[in-house]
Amino acid sequence: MMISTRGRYALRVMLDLAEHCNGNYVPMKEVAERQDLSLKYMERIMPALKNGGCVEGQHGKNGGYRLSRAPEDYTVWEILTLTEGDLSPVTCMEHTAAPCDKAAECRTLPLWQGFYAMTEKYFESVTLADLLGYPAADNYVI
Amino acid sequence: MMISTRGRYALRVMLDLAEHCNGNYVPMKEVAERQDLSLKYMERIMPALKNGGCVEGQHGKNGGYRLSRAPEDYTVWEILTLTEGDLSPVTCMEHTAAPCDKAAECRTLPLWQGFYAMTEKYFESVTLADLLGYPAADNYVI
DNA sequence: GTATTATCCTATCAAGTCAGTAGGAAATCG
DNA sequence: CGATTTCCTACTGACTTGATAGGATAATAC
Repeated sequence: MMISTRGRYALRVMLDLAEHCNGNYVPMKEVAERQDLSLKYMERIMPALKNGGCVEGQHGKNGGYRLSRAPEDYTVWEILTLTEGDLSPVTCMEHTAAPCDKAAECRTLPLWQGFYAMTEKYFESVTLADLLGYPAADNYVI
Repeated sequence: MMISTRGRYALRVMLDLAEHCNGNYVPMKEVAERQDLSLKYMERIMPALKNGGCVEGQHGKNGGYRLSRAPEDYTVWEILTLTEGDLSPVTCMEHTAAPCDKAAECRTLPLWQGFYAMTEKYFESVTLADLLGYPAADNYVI
């Protein structure tokens, strides 16, 4: 497993916000209820999306979150990397990993690098708007 | 992270066996030393490759493991799925997962299914022989 | 200005996974 | 037999996951 609930829930919240964007802020309480997610858990995930510039948060009454752009201007890649942190297929390629001194002669590293590049390309090619267009969404299946 | 050390080490052992196949069995002690891997840990991984038909094991003196086919007849996909068990990007798609009753209307499921299909295609397209051919191995980078 | 509503922040926790160790049983060869 | 090597089960410490708890902070309604 590569994508944890953090990334998957974030995607669902973004989809929910996209569907219920009447210009106003949408409180997470509503989203959590509609999506059947833990409010407390979502509250811990949202700051990543906010700091990443995906949503705007507003305190207090009539507050909540709203998208800062149009749905077609978000890629799945952006949302997943913000919430998951790293989509590397192997630990030795993670951002926090110490540089491997065998990298130059590693026979498998290009395999993982190629996979990572393909992953990025795939998730970059799908936008929030594409996901909203489901079930007519076969366009993003290779 | 998606591919743990199990899958990565298995790949390295398979490469080592391919390079040192003189027809005889190669003891894991030698492989572990060459590859700088824990012998005990490798002993726990090898049965999966043996039961999957990737290698033949032989007890006792002059025993060890050897490939049962030519390197070009192994795909990376085969080796990884045998040792990792499941390469699903999300838990809800794992073999052991309970069927999701929201699958029919899930907006993100096709996204994960497409990713899984792409993953399979990618790793199916690379053989052990391809990896041995490194560094002239740019052919499997998309 | 006070009550209400939300986001935001930190700490904690149970369950599970990962990477590896330990100790030995079983098989095979010389 | 004795050395070697696979094979099997149990265990362990560190880390990650998926939350929950309790409250601080900010904004609005009245």
